[in-house]
Amino acid sequence: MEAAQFGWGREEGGWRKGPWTAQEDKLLLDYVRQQGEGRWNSVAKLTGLKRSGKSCRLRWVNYLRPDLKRGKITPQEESVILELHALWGNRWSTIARSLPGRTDNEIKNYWRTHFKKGKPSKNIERARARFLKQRREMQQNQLLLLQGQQDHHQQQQPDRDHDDGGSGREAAPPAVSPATAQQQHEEELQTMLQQDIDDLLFQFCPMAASCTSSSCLLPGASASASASEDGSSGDHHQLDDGGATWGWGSLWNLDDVVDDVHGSACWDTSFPLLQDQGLAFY
DNA sequence: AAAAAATTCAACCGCTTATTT
DNA sequence: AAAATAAGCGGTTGAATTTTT
Repeated sequence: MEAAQFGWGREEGGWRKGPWTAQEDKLLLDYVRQQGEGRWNSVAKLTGLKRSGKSCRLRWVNYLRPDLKRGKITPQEESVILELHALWGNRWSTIARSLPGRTDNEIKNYWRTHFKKGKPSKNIERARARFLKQRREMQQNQLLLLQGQQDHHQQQQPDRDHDDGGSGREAAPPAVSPATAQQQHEEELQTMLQQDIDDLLFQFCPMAASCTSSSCLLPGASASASASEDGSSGDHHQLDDGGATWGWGSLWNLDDVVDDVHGSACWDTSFPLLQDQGLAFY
């Protein structure tokens, strides 16, 4: 296709623009092999390539780098993107650091095409379902763990209700049998866990939270997305408008975010997937 | 089968931050 | 310390491709 006729692949101020040709790629690759990454402005001088340093860097970072992972974003990667975007907003390069072989540009494009506000789609529903499934599994694991701990505790420390023998106080008759009580307790536990998880989900990723209203599904219904977009919005930590606005206020200073989250106990339970995958912040 | 609409993604731009002179 | 240069970042654009009508 002759891109030039559209002004694509044009020249401007001596620099070529538009899609790169195979020859240009080769020149740039040769340059990096010999000189290493960086000093992009000298590419033109040394190789004769008519591309600005900026363009060369971009081409290398987003396309030619050998460590780039080609192919589609996997469901696991997608979940990581969801979780990290919930945490960091549009800090694409930061998110990309947790996804080896993926570029910020790629992640940004992926987010925009799959999860951008105002674009409810099958994709978003699938991602949401996957996200929730993972949460359910986590919840069940926690429940099992808690049950195990509780059983252990009961074995070691028999029910005290039975040995307050004759204190004079009228012992209330058990309203339910022990088996039913246990069941009830489990249900309560489960409800509490579900609540916790929903709260966390909603707090960190309202889009993915198990809320069916459109305003919850799409946090950007108003200012939310843009609030996170420039990271300079007001100082609102709390979700006081039903989730339409969500942000970390001053925490949007990345260093603060990292320090804060690293130091916080809720990281473990909030983003298990990242931990499961051994993914680090940096 | 063809046209229209939707989606994808490479590359651009402007701005900010970091480094060098 | 200040200016210049380089690198990095996020938003946006638009050609190419895919899907839908």
